[in-house]
Amino acid sequence: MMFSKACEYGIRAAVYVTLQSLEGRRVGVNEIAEEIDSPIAFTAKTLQQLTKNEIIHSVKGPNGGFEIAREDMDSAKLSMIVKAIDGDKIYTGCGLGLKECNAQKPCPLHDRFLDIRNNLRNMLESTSLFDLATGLEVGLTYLKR
Amino acid sequence: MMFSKACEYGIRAAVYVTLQSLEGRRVGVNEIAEEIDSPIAFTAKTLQQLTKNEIIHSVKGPNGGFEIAREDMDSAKLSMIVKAIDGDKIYTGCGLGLKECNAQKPCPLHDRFLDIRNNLRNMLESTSLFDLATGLEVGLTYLKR
DNA sequence: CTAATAAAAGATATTTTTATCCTGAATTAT
DNA sequence: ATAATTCAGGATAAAAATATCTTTTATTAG
Repeated sequence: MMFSKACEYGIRAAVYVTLQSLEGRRVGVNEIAEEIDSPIAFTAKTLQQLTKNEIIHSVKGPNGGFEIAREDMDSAKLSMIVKAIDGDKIYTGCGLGLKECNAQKPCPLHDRFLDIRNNLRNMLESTSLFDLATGLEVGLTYLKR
Repeated sequence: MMFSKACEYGIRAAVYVTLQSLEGRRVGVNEIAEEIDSPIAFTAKTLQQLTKNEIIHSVKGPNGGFEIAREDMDSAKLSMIVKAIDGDKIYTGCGLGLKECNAQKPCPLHDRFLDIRNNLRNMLESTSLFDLATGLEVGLTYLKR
């Protein structure tokens, strides 16, 4: 609706990793894909993106998997995940697809979009993985279906 | 960024048609595509969608083209164009891609998205083609580049 | 009525996104 | 050391979105 599939999977996967890290568990791609109801191999790719961008951490070998340190759960904002996977077009791009659209040379929707875009950016920049995981933890929110 | 390419072209095309209709001119696909800097044939398809949905009107034959009646310029809201081309997933779809995401069974972002989505919907439902064309008319906004 | 014009519609091609599969590299337990 | 496990990376496939080309239909001017 707003993010690519890859990004949707990325956010859901990261939130699940966070939830499990809170319990001290490291989780593998198979479990993640199962728990967020996503295609395994494709989800693995997006998890790679997240580790490359140092948003989550991965460990190879037996008992390996993905995890995130408690102190990183607060600093890891949604905006970082979105930027890592979808780039920053959601912030900088024109709503009507103009190459350059700015205050000097705005598209007809430019001003009306400013508001909405800022709203969105504020939300993404202020919401952390920890914030999202806690809702899940107490059974208020869901990552599947 | 938010809409499909088809929808971006659709909005820009509709605004240009409105602008020209205000001058009493009917316009053809070639001129439209030229003026909004979009691929001709693809733009023609989206214009078809708009006429099928009775948002703009088309006339075949010599001196034919696209137009919109003055009285329809106010009632034609952006939301109608978006719905005609991209469907209503932008209103109803879950930000994280869950099949069913609602107050009863929300995704972790559900509440935070409500605000943004309503903002967007309000904007789309309250902005008319006339509103957008007037900015263009006085040279405040642009449809190209 | 005929020829010319312009949108509608259908067929096809290209590009991007999404998805899968297979091999390689790192790590760990035995 | 060896085998098993798990992520990383590359190659490939399928689906969807974007784009183009051709034919058909409607309309109008002459």
